[in-house]
Amino acid sequence: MGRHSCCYKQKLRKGLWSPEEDEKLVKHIAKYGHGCWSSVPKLADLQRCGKSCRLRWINYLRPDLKRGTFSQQEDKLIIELHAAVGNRWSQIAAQLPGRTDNEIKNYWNSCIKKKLRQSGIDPSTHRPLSEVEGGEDKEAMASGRTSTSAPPPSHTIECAPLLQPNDDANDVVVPSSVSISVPDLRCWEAGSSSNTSANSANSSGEFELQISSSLFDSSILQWLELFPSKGAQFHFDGEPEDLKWSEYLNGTIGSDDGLLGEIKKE
DNA sequence: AACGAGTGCAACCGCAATCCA
DNA sequence: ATGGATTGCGGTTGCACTCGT
Repeated sequence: MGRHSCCYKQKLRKGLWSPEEDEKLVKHIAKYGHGCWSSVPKLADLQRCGKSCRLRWINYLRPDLKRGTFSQQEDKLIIELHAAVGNRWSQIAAQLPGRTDNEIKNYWNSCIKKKLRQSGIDPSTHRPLSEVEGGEDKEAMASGRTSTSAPPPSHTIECAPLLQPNDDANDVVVPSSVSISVPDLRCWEAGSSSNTSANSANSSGEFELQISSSLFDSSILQWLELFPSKGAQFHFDGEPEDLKWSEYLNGTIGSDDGLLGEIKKE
């Protein structure tokens, strides 16, 4: 646990990477792959810890990185995903090809927060500032990582243009709407929403989430996984279908027996 | 030109999760 | 089952740059 042991070793460089170091790392990974990160510095002749090498590769040197400014489409998607999952930057980055969690986190903190505030929206809760003024520490509430008991403040999403059905699922009959009732989530806020797909707590305290069909690809399952409940009920076009996350997330995703398969049977 | 405040970004830190002997 | 090693993640820091005075 804790800090990687290699970081205690002497003579390890810290701070900005030099072009020479970058070149060594790129050449090494191009030739051998990263394999075990802890062995990379030694094999690549770098005075860095493996953790530092990994970070440098993931956030800066990876060839598939899309650098440059974020598009409006990306902005919108980041905001929507943040509303759904909170500060789970890696989850958000997974939906934005070529972007890293670090990049999105920095962009959120430096630009999007400001934009939302200027638009009168609280960036933590995604609700009008007038509604949240004088409330508790919204920043802390938005922290998804350390607060499994304090889920994201809003869970409403709308159609995200980047999330299209997979090509290999073209023959799938997708229901026009899917809602999910998740038990034991009374602590989750079920407030009103300005978005099109509202979520609300029903009389039994279950949490219902409406998902637009345009979001219905395998990527949606990644954030469905975020729900802590072990059991939930799906409603395809209003018809109930009992399923458990665990059944889904243990190999049935994308298979004919999985969710898409279930839908296909309709 | 000099200085300080503000800003953006790369990198570090510390923790939790996971792997594996 | 256990504990050390390793990976992954989100929060935070520090530095370089820009801009206004």
